[in-house]
Formats: sequence, C-alpha cells, structure tokens
Amino acid sequence: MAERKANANSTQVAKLAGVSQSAVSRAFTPGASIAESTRRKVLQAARKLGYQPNAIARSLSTKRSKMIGIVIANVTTNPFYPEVLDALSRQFQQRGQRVMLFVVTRDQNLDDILPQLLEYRVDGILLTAATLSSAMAHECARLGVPVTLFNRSVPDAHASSFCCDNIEGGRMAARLFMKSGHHQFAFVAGSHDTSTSLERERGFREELKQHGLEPFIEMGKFSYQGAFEAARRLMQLPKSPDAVFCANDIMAIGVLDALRHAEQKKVPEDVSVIGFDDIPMASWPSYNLTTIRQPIERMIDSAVNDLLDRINQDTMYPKQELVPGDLVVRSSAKLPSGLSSGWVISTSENRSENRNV
Amino acid sequence: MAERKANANSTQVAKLAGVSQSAVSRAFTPGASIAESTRRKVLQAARKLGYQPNAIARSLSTKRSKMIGIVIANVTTNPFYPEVLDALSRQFQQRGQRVMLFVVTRDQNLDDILPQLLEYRVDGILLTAATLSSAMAHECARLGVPVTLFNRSVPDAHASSFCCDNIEGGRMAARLFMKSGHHQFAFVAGSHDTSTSLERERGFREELKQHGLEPFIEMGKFSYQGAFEAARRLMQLPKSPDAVFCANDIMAIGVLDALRHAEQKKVPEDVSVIGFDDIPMASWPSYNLTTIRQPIERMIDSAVNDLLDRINQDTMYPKQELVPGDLVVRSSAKLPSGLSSGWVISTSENRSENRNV
DNA sequence: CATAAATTTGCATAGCTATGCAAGCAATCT
DNA sequence: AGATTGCTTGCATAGCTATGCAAATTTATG
Repeated sequence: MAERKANANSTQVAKLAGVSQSAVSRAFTPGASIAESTRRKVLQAARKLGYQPNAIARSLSTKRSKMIGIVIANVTTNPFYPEVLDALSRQFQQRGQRVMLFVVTRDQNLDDILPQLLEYRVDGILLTAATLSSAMAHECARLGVPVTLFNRSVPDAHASSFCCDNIEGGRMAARLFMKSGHHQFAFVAGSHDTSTSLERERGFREELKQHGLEPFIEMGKFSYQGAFEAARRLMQLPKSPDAVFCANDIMAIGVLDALRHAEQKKVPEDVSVIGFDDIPMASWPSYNLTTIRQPIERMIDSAVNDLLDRINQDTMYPKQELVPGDLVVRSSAKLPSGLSSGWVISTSENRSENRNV
Repeated sequence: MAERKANANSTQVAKLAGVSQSAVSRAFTPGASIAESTRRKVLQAARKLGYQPNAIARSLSTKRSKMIGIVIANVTTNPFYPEVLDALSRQFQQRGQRVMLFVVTRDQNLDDILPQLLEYRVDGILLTAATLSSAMAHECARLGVPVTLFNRSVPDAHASSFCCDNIEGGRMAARLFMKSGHHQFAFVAGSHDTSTSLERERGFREELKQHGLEPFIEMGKFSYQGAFEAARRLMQLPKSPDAVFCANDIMAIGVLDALRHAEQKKVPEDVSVIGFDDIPMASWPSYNLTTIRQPIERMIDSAVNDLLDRINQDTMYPKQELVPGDLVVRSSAKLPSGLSSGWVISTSENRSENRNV
C-alpha cells in the first residue's frame, strides 16, 4: 500500500504561525471571530507549508459533508440526461456543494446505491433515475437526508419532486395532431414502469379519447434503436399510423430515421412525428423535430433550490412541483392552418411567440 | 440550520452487542480478526439500531477516502464524453471507489478545481478535460495523489496518460481520402490549444504533405454549430474542398448537415467527410459516418487500472499509453476501389474485418 | 484614567473509526 | 500436565478540525 505523504495539518501551521490550532481553523472559516492580522499570519504559514484544510475532518466535525449525491442513468442513450447532469453539477458546484455521482443502469436497484451515498453522509440526494422504494425514502427521512426527485413522480410524501407536466404535454401533442387532420395515431412508449412515459401516454390517450380516438402503442425502450424498430412494426400494421408521438426526442429521432431510411416515408407528408424534451439535436436541420420542450433550467433551479433549502432548514416540507412544457413547432409534424414552423407555444401562460428555434 | 438526527455510532452498537467498539469496527472490516459468532452479534445489533459505518470517519482514520475525482467537460456538446463518463464511473463503482465529479467549461482553470478535490483527499484524479498545469501536477505528486489523463497528452512525467493514437488517426483519414481520388482537402479543427485536435491535424497534414498536398484549416470550436458554420465557410472558397476531415464526430455531423441542408451538396458524391471517435450517432442511417474509432472500453480499462494500481502501490511510475484507433468505413466518404462500406480497418494489427457497423 | 463593552484567543473536547499492542483464551503438541 | 501456538478481544490512541466557554486583550465610553 502506498504511504501518504505527511500532509501538513492545522497544528503544524499553528506552530509555525505562533498561534493556536483554533486560530488556524478560524482563519479558514469565513465569518469566524479572528483578527485580520492573525489571519494573515496564519495564511502565510499555511502557504509556506502547503497546507489545505482537510474537508474530511471538517465534515466529521461539522456533520456536514457538503456533498450531494446524484443518481443518474441513460447518460449515453439519451442526450437529455447529459444536459441535466451538466446543469445540476454546475449549480451545485457554484453553490459550494461537491457532487458524488452514481451512474446506474435501468435495472439497478436504488436500494443498493443509496446506502453507499448515506455511508458518506451526503447532505442531500438528487435522483434523476430509478424509483425510490418506500423503505429507502423512510430511511433517508429517518437520517434527516433530504431527497429530491427530478423527472420522477413521488412515491410518498417524504421526497420533493420536480417534473414537467407530462400529462398536459401528451395532450398538447394529441391536440396538434388532431388539428392538422391526422387519422391514425400511435404512441411509442419508453418503458412500462417509468412515470414519465406512462404520464405522457396517459395525456395523449385521454385527449384522443375525448374525440373517440385511440392510439396504437409500441415499445421503444427509451432508445434510438428500440424506437427505430418500433416504427418499423408500426408501419406494418394494416392501418399504419400517420401521427406518431414518442415518449422522448431520442426515440422520435429513431422513428424519423426508420420512416425515412427504412420505410421510404416522407415526414411530415406521410407521417407526422412529435417528441418530448427538446434536446439540442431536435433543432438540427436533419430532424427539425416538433416537440414538447422541458424547461430544464427552470426545473433544475427549482430542484437545486429546494434541496439546498431543505438541507439548511429542518422545518421545510418536501414540495411537489409541476412545470409546464412548451410546444415547439418545427417541421416533423404537419401544421394546422394558421401555424407556421418556428413557434413556441406555452399553454401555461397562453402565450405564443416566434423564438426562431 | 437543520439538526442531524443522531445517527447510531459504533460505540452504541458495541454497547448493545456487549462487545467493544473495536469489535464493531472489525465486524465491518473484511478480513479483520474477529470470531464469526461475535460478528453475528454485532451485525444484529447494528441492524437493530440502523447503524451504518461512517465513511467520513473511516476516511479520516485510514487516510483513504475511496473517492476518485473525475473532471470532465463538453458533456452536453459531444456525445463522446457521456460515454466516457458512463464507462469510467461504472468501472470505479464496480471496484469500490466513489466518484466525485466536476463538470467544467472549456475556459475553466483546473488550478481552481483540483484544490477542491484535494481538499476532500481523493485517492486519485482522472482528468478528461482541461490541461494540467505543471504546478498542479507537482502539487498532486507532492501529496501522493496519482493523476491520470484520458485523451490528453501529458505535460510532464508526473501523470499517466491514455490516448488514442491521434496522429496515426489523422494519417489514416488522409490516406483514405487520397486513395479514393480527392483533390482539395480540409481539416475542421476543434480548438488551437487541445492536444487531440492538434495531433489529429498534424497526422492529417503530414500524410498529405508527403504527396505535396496541403489542407485548408477551419475552426469548428468542437461543436456541431461551430462546424456547421465552418463547412459553410469552406464551401465559399474558390477551390472548395471535396474531402473534409473533422477533429471529431460531432463536428463531422455538423459539417454533413451543413453540406446537405445549407449547401445542397451530396455526400459523398460532392464532398467526402471523415470524423473521429465513432460515437453512437455515427452509425445512424442519417449520417453513416466514416470515422476513426477510439476503442473507449480498452482505453478506459487501462486508465482505471493504472490509476487504481498507482493508488495501491507507491512504487509505480506513471505510464503513457497510445492506443491505436480503427478506421470504420461507412458511407460519408468515397471508397477507394476494393473497399466496401461496413469494414473496420485496424492498422495496428493489420487486420480488417467486416463487422457490419 | 477607570470602567464597560466588544473582540480575539486558547483550552479542552467532541465527532467516529481503525489499529498496534498486550492480554486472554482455546486448541494443539510433547 | 505443561508448554506452544494461534486466534480473539479490549484498551488506548491517532487522525484532523470545529466550537463552547472562559480568559485575555483591545476598543470605546464617560
């Protein structure tokens, strides 16, 4: 085993600076009671010894690790998640929190992961993947570790949750399809046990049902390839759909590619496609995907604020927030008359604008 | 400030189990000297109290945090990096290391980031972004914290480095272009201060030069959009290129989209395009990108092994490894006679096979 | 200048686990 | 039985910082 080089500690710095160890600690604690002259002496001695406070010892002493556990999945299969991770970790970094990351697979159980985070006494946990078992939610609550779910609906009242309004998003897709005169509808699902996919399907279904319509359902496994194959299956149906709503953009893109390159269909002339998320690729000219945009920044801000607030104030209750999505109209779906590509439609505030997306 | 619920500690467990605190510690330390019967008693008491060893205290005591610092960038702009992050963090997790993640921007200085990692006494550091200043390299060496660079060339001998053979990759691209009879060559660079881009350019240049040829250079800023615009500039040249090599795939895709959708060029009939990385999108039918594949898995394995080995054995010297890339022939570049799409050519072992990519 | 008030300092200890060492114990050997 | 060996166990302490409290110092006030 390698031997760690003796890393200077506060006592050695104190000796060199001719002060007590407490003074060294205070010199590095913003707002602590210490004379400016003493602080300078300490910092100088610290520099000389290459001293840096030991965050591990500080964590032990303060019972605050200043670490947030983030659990994420699908980071390679869906560009939405790298965006989420990027925004999340930037935010936490900026606000003085370190990030302990766990990348999980769809089938991995959180009950094995969370203990590993709790072992390190993370101050809070942010989940963007997998579902939180009720037992684990209780365990975190017992230990006073707040949990926030991003893009997952809440299992019980112990965790906060920040979601896009998936149901309304599904409705928006259905309405756009119907307004522009489609006849056969389909939904490409992600999986049958993920709230996002289920809710988007539900909104889509319900809105269609009000007009006596019902969509075909195919499984796209939340991946490009899965959706590619789903599209091929859809096109083999006797009454193949002319309007396909996908549970996310990466699947919508898989569907588009299948339609164009494997099925010789024109989009949107033969088939219209709508996605969900508005990942950067959606605006590439090869795809020009009409989609429901999740307002990532706003959702992340809320989630981060909520988690940090709950870390600092014991009294706060978990919060559930539903953020409305925007319909971004590009050219993968036929347009109803009066609407042109490049519009963003926010149902929430009933406001439309041409943002040139 | 929130008050932490009293979290059971080893002393409380010891009392309940009727043993000493040491016994509790040993019960949770694999391979420690403890009777099986005692261990059982301890574990039972621990379960009853909901006790979990405190990794922070353990880290302080053992001087091993079992945390690896990972620094990464471009996670939203280049799908290559989510792949790298996914593989890296999986590997470390599997081998019992936690990951402390820093997501940085291109312009962020590592000299501000590394101290934050060192503060937490990470056992090792893996850099996939930014360049390590010599001062910082020394600082890490002084503290005995091994550093491994992924896809970055090494600044001095204090860090290990695992790179794809970028120069040979650039050469391969040049050779393929020349063999299939192109006349005007261009290179779309990522940036002028990144070893990957510079080396790929160098190999490309050198190989062309041997035949008295010289490429145009345009800056693509390592992004889809930047490359899109670079392609448009290239097409406005009096002798516009018919062979464009890009420093990575995401830029190659930007170039493809610009050629097809903004410049009415056919690929590969009018212009051939080659990328670098072989990200998943490269094999999508919309792009079918001919590219130099980086053998991610192998590179990651080597990098992770190296870092963990150096953490455990003080004696080991940093290592520099150059892994050869494979030319993956798809259909974004004209083929020389005798070669058909779907082939992977490994120069290293002089072996070609049809892997149906 | 004396006194009160405010600031700064050091002492001592808590926070939790790992581990070297010596002592205790049981099993094995002669 | 007595001696040897090998395993278990507990004691005591290290690892490093933060912080309540009382003492000491400085500053402000009358």
